[in-house]
Amino acid sequence: MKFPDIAEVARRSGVPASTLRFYEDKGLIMSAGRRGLRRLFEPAVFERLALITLARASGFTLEEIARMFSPDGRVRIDRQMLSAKADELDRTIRRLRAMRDGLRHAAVCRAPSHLECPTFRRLLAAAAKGVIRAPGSAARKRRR
Amino acid sequence: MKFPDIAEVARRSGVPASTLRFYEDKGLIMSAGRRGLRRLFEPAVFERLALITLARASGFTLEEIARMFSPDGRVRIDRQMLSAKADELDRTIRRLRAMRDGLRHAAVCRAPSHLECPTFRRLLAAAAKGVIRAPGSAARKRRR
DNA sequence: TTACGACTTCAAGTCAACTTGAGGTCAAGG
DNA sequence: CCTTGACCTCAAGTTGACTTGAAGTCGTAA
Repeated sequence: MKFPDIAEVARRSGVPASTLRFYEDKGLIMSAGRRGLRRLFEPAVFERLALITLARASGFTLEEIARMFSPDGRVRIDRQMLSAKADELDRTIRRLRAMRDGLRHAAVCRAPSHLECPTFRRLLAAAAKGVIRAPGSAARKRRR
Repeated sequence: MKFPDIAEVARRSGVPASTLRFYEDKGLIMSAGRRGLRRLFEPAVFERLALITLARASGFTLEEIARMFSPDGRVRIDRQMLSAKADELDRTIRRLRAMRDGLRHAAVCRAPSHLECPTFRRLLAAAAKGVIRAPGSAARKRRR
């Protein structure tokens, strides 16, 4: 399997063929050539896809991921960006912990209404203060 | 300000008026009545919005959030569901922590290329194995 | 050599969560 | 009383990340 075709890449990476075409279209991956109409990929595409998957799972947009690669196709990771993203994940984790604790508490709380429970109210206060933001919002560009 | 109008609620909650109408449409909040055409809200709507914001920030869909309220508008006491959600969040948190550590490491790693760094490669391997999922997917229902 | 099925392209559809726009209503200040 | 501007409704548009469908091409097994 020197040069896997799209089905092989899909099978081994778990990324659907339609997504692979989509990614190629977006410049995230490149096919090494064609046999007839059919794409052939370099084996290195698996690493590339793993990196894309990792980045996506870390909250990077495809746009941002595309900027992680130089035009020549090599990885060009900006340490500053990585740190920023790690910080963002930290904030997300804190958020999720708060929510988890809130749920956990709500599940056992005997207060007549959760809204009357001090623990729950503390969480809500944090949310109301805007400490807490929707996921992805920090990474998203302001439009307009 | 016994019964704030939509502008007041928007101002004090930080949630845009268009979103408040949208939420009402989706049954996530309810207006207490109208003055002419204009909605008036109970002050309790702020708490409700805080809860919605918190849940959204934790990766819950509006659909799921809607199910967190009983038809009467109170927080539902389905302890089983709450616990399940909490467990789900725990898994997500673990995932994000791993990711954050990986990013943190990559940001300071001296390896000539991240692809040559053992720590990074370990993460990539995990990503390739499908251990890692896109954000939100943990809380989201599988379609199809 | 022919049939088949796996690939191809390109446009359009989907989904969540909103936002925007057109056209309408109406309470309050001048 | 009349204007004004903030509110209203409802439909359609937006964004990101894909998926689906129709129509076409072509490598390979029989």
